[in-house]
Amino acid sequence: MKPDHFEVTSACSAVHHILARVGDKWTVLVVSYLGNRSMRFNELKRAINGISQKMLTSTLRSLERDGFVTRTVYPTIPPRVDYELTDLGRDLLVPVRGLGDWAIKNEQRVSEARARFDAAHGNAEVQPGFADAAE
Amino acid sequence: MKPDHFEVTSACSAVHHILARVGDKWTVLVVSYLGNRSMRFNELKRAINGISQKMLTSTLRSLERDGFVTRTVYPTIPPRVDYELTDLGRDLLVPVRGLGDWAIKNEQRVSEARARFDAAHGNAEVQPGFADAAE
DNA sequence: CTGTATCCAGTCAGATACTG
DNA sequence: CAGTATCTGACTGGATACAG
Repeated sequence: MKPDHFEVTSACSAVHHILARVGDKWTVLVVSYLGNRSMRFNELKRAINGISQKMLTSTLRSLERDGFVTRTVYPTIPPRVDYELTDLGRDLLVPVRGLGDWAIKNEQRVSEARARFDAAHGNAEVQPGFADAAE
Repeated sequence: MKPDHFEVTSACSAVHHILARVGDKWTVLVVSYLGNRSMRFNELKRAINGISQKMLTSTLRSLERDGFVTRTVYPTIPPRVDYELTDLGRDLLVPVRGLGDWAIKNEQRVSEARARFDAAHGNAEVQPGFADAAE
């Protein structure tokens, strides 16, 4: 993690850390799947069709380091590793889902705002993945 | 944002969009300052000591595009531009603060988990104070 | 199966210079 | 004052190869 160039309070950096983790490309997806039940590495990888091994590993490691998931290794042949949300991880899911619900409820308002902005600025270019709800 | 390799619902992409915006390095800081009152460009820049002009501009533009802030230009000499949160922006502040409160409340638990993880993995570059009492 | 190591292309953020 | 343009180093994420 990069050091901040400016003075930050510990509350501020705590907030920023959580926000950055949650805003991460794969974190929420991983945590959401794990919110239902514990899963194995490749099971997770197949579920999140599109994540690379590297990214899944590093996402899982970060989550483990911050105490959001546990990693349980069964030294069998072939090896088996289970990932599961901790209490802290399940706890985190609450405010994250709050934000998620907000996003779903306000999706329309945001895409309308974007359509308005783009029209006003003559930019007809559409960002993939989020412009389909515009109307 | 890149096109998704996997099937996504529009709800999923809406959530991801909001999460990515909020997880952005400067967004929350800017929105927080604007949560108190409207501010001018350089005022904001001085307040967030460390942000570059470029990043402030692009953060503000994204926020404006998504309908979270308004940009008001007074064609005076010297020019003056006020930024202010919209209703949508103030609305967004609610779940974001929920997550922020969570981060502050659970800061200790997260840093304890990190200390534990780093200790277990031989990375001794952690802050002294509350060492692991477990085991 | 579950990773680690390496390489590489694309993107991001900061510094700097310039404009209205 | 409030930006825009450009260059560049740093970081990110993906693909591939390899190891326990």
